[in-house]
Amino acid sequence: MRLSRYFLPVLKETPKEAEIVSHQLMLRAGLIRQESSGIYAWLPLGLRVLKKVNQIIREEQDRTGALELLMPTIQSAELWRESGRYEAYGKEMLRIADRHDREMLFGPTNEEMVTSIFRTHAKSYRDLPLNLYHIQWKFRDEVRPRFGVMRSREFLMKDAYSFDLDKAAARHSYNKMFVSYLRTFARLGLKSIPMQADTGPIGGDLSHEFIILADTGESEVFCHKDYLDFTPPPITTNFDDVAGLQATVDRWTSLYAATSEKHDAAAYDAIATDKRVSARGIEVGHIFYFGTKYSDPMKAQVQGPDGKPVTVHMGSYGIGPSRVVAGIIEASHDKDGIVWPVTVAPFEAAVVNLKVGDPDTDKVCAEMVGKLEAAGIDVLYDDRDERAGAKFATMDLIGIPYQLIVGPKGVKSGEAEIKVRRGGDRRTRPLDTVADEVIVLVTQARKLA
RNA sequence: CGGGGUAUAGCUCAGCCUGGUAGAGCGCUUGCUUUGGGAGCAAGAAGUCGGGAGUUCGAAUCUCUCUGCCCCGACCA
Repeated sequence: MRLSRYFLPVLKETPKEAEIVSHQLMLRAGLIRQESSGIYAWLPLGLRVLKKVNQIIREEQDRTGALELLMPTIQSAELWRESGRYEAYGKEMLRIADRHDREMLFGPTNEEMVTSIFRTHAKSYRDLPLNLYHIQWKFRDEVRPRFGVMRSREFLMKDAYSFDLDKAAARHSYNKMFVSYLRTFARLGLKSIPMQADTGPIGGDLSHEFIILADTGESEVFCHKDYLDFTPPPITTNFDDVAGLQATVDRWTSLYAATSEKHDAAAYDAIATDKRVSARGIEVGHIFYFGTKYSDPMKAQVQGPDGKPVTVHMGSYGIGPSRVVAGIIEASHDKDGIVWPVTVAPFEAAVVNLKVGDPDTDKVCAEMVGKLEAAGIDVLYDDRDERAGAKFATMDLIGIPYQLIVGPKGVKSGEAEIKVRRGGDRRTRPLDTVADEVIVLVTQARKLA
């Protein structure tokens, strides 16, 4: 992608409405634009990041056997009356009427709809277990949206819903998502810690919030320090291994970790002083087992092996990709801008032409871009007629992980420079191998996830 | 929903108190000079001063009202 032809409205100054660093940087780097309180447009660069986050989530969901579908944003009030939540949800639900004055709503979540889909089409215990998920825009009319896309009214959510014959099977479905989330957040470059959490109005008795530590987080959290050094489950994880998954979940819940709502001061005080972490955190995922809370009133049943109807056990599992983007920035930035993990970077590498119009430099840059693109790398080519300083500043602000800097002096001496965004390391390399080295760096960084 | 603030060019803001017909920096356009960490000089484009009503010879400025946005609190899978 040539930057001179791209739409990248970066800002030198920080817009005054932005309080936290992720919001400031998302505006400055041209990722988003506010359209209304708690409602944002995703600009081209921001959308690239959002799509990469979605893709990682999707791959890890699919790995567990979950199936993607897509439910609508607009739902009928009828469905919500069945579960009793139409009244219970309160003013946070955006209620609308269509031309026939039928009561509709912009979905804040999809338990009712997915349950309705399930009960219509799944009739036998042989259809279980089943996990259906989608990545769709939600709307919750928050009293006070803030912090950009961190707490917005319209936001993207991956929500998965599991259906099982009994509690034991549901527990395994829960564990699949638990382990999947650990892998997902690790691939997104985040250190997530599963914490005991309130189940809230959604109900149920088994629930974990996945928290990343950040000073600007909205939740107060307490946990054992060792969690920060835990290794995420490997790609070879067998999601059908019931005992194996349970062992992983047990390990990740063996030490103390809780949000303030579930905080047990006595248990926390039992931790060695130097192992206590009392911090603020951002909730990036939340998983629930809630049994028959919806399947019961909505009569989601299948026929069991004995021919008798069984009400299915359900769980729901959410990740907010739009919030995750902000969370990644909170966890990974410096004074110059965003430091994207390669896995979610809008472009994995950039070629920076320091003298656009100089035939030799232009030619070398074109070769570099061609080599990187041929290797399947997302490349941003800065071919703008700007000064070097402005180009460096832009690349750092938008956080491109690997920057291949080509200037006329280097071209003459047969060299170019590689700059690594994280840490700022720079190295000069011969022109004939420099692109290959960037390819290796990007490829390795992808694998680390 | 309570409390507080704010609204002037794309962005950050000054001007308002004490009414006299619109400003700066950055960004944008053009030209020249520059060219390895957000360059310099010159010329230029750009604003219904959030909307409405009122006071006044005259309103960005004073009054009333509505709206948007932000902050604190309560709220929040």
